Amino acid sequence: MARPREFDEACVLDAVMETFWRTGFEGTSAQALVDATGLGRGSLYAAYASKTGLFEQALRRYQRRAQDHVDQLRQPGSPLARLRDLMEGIVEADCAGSDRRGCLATNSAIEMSGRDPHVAELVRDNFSILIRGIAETIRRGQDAGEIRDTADAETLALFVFNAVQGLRVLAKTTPAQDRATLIAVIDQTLAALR
Amino acid sequence: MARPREFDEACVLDAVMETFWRTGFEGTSAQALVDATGLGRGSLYAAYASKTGLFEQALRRYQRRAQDHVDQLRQPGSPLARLRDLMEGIVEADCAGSDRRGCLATNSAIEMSGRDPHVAELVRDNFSILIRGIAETIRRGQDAGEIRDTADAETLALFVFNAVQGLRVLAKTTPAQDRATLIAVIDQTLAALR
DNA sequence: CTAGTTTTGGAATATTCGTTCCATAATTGG
DNA sequence: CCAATTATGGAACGAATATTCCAAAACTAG
Repeated sequence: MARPREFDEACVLDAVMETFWRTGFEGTSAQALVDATGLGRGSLYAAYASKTGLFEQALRRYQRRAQDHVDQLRQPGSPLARLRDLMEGIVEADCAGSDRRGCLATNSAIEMSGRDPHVAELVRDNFSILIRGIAETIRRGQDAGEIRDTADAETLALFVFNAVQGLRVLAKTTPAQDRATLIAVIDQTLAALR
Repeated sequence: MARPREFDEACVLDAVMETFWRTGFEGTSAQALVDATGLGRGSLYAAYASKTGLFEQALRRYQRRAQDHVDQLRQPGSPLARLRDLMEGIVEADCAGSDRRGCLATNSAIEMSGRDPHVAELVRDNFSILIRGIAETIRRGQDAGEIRDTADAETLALFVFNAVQGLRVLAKTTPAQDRATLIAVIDQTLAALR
């Protein structure tokens, strides 16, 4: 190796991720990525080959966020309460925040999965992390007698995860003042686990 | 009026809608719209002003589809069975079909609602149509004693609609052979209404 | 039939797109 | 300290972008 990279790869990927997250794949230009990272075009392409490569790396990096959610689920306390925290946190972030950027994996599922199988796989991986985390939490709830065991944990987990994805869609169009209606959806979803 | 339009507005808007539906707003070029409609650039811009104008008209036209779903819900028979038909039809179309284009309103909610308030409103309108249809169906189910009345129909309708939106997201990444897992989600959702 | 108006469709515009290239700078192993 | 090697960042590329323009065609009202 003759010369080391000047930039911090983690920082650069975070900036890239942030940009794709905010404006999507098609909505993000190479120029926008140059601006966001502060790197020259040449450096960016030497390191990541193409816009698609950049996107895939960013999506990989996003799995951290899914893992963060799982960690949150593992915190001590009632499993049902942990699930509620997760869902309310999502509504709060997607709906109250002025960002409205939602979830990068969800956005990518909608924008890209149909056309790019590679992206579809990365999204599936991302989804799987949270689904497994939810299943684990539900199993704990079943053991504690807090959640019914008339269906297995995996089935219930997918049911909850499905509701989470629904919330990510609805939060995009629900005015902040109507947040309460989404909380009602959370109530119904969690009640269905009892 | 000196000269009438040569093209059928409905046909043109259908072609435009189809294109935006398949490739999204940012992913669709003016050229693609020219190709899809067969019109000249000038005619297209004279009639619809801009790509955004075209998109909004297409999204308006899409409300027909929502209305079609409501009509389907109103067909005779058990309200729960009608809801199941709706949801299974969606899974079938989004997942089994090689299209994978999903729902234009859902796609637009994800891609555009955060940045374009006008689009957000059109999406909300679109959503409202189906939500009201579901609420009406649930009310029928409650009257027939088939659906619990421990929550009002509007709340339950949003819960069901939320699940539908979740399915639209999941169907994008679920391989056709795993369709059964989505049917299980439908089962859980409908069971929660009893 | 004609004058007036609108549509038509393709040429033309300036801008932006993703990507490649390259001279320069920086670093390291020998 | 001297090659050899790699990173840097901005210039340059052709293709594609959204939009505008306009001469010719087509229709209608009188």
